[in-house]
Amino acid sequence: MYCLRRLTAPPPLLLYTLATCRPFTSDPDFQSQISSLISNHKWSQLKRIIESSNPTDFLHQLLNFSNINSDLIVSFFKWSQHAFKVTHSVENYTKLSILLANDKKYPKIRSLLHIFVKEGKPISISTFCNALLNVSDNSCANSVVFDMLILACVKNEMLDLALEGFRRAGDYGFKLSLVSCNLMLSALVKDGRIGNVEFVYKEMIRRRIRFNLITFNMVISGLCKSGRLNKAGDIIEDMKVYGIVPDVVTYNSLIAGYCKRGGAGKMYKADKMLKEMVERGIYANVITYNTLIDGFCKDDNVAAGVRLFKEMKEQGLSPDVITYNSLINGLCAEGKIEEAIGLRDEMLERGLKPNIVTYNALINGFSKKKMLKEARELFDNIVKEGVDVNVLTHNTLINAYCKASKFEEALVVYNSMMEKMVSPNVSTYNCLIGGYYHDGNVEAAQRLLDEMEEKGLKADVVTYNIRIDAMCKKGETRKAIRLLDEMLKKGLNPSHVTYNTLIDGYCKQGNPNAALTMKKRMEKEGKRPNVVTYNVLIKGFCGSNKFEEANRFLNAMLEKGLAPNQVTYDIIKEEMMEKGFVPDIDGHLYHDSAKS
DNA sequence: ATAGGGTTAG
Repeated sequence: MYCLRRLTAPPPLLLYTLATCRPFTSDPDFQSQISSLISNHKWSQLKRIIESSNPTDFLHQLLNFSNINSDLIVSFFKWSQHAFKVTHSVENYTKLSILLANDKKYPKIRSLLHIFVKEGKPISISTFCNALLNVSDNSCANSVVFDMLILACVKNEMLDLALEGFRRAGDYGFKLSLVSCNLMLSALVKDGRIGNVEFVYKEMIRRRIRFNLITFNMVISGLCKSGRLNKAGDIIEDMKVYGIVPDVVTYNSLIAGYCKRGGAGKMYKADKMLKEMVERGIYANVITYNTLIDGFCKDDNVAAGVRLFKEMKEQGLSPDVITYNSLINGLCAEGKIEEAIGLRDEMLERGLKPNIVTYNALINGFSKKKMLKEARELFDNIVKEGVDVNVLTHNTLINAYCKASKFEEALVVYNSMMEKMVSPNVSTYNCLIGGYYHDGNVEAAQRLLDEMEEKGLKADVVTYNIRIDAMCKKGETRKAIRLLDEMLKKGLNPSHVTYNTLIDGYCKQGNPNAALTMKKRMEKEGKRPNVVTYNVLIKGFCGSNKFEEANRFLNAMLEKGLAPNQVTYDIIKEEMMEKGFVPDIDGHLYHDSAKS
């Protein structure tokens, strides 16, 4: 075959091979010449030799050399890719991989397959496996190579491919390694693909693939992140069956799960987890405490957060920046800016450097207390200190100025972003647009909307919520509805706020029945009414003097297990009790006819 | 290879 080709188109190779009439690739002299060209990086000479043929064929020949160092083939491989922009065939990839596997050069296989997955043609698992089985019957080496292919898929975020490989490994007699499975689980968890996480986990158990504590922790963390705390509990039971003992990480995931989940008593359960782990002799660490402290602070219970903060210090644990940031955030949300500043000073004393998150929280804290001067001072100071202020920092300050209708100042901050090469995002515009609407400056708001679109920034749900709110406030509910339809058409998912704003709009217009229709639409589109929805409806019906109906909403809300909040109580106090409604012990109202 | 922190709309 080689002789034939030489007859039709004599390549420069002739120089090397004319003397002997054997096919050139099996000529040891030729092979050693090529080897030395590669090892001495004589690429230009090599290029001349290859140009008449093609690099993939040449690689194929190299792979058949009787006596060549696999490292040299890898060098050639990489160079040829670069020099010819060539995509090598699956066969060549598998052949080279097996060659490397036999030499136990595992990192090289890893990088080779990484390139294969990342830069090659779209691959299919079956093509790869068949090629692999064609070039080698060493089932051990095959399995290793296949495992590395799956790993490469995971690392290149080709999770569907990795999953297909996972599913079909058995068909080809391959076994995946524990590390690959764990890494796949990790990637699936990170992507929030919890269904796949559960599938892989079940299959690992069924197929008796090896698993370890990390496997379980990963699955538990995934389940907790998606709010499936009960299922996470089932996994803990599985662990017992397999004699694997939970550790801090397991418990930290569970605690984080409870903290993030809504509903009453969630922090009680999170705290119970802490007690349970201590009872089992597992020591809580900084992350455990940070998670709980943050959870309590977000649950409007900074006091509990501070208690845990003291407790962790007593345990000899050193709070870190995250601990302080959580507390500072919590305090700022409560308006306790002085205490927040006190904590900032404490961190400095302890040699902890506040970071951008700390500063954003403090600037936000000042803003909430309308201490704009202090907010600005802090901002200017950290800029002077060289802290990398980010979009969020700017947005926080811009928002503060907008809420105070100080648009000139807001624009100064906005313009200073450009100088610092910080790009405004949708939120930046949302703050400004919301501010202008609030101020009644519809033209300025519209101008910014246009500017935003010009910059290629797409309006998000919040942008629409702001616009819908503005329309409702102007009494133009019809336009507001048109915006709702527009966002649905754009594929944006209206939020609770969207519907609540519209319901509020109808109520304020004195049209509570339209509000009720909107509530139904909200439910039809898959959003469950929340406390705000009910607050708005209760207030709306009260406003139309329909107190019995308002009371029915209150009862409906309680029946659904939604806890009333301060706003609810204020409405009851200010609107309903005057009309003769009296609360009973469960919070239900009944009509006291004696009073009315 | 697994666990924790920030804004804007109600």
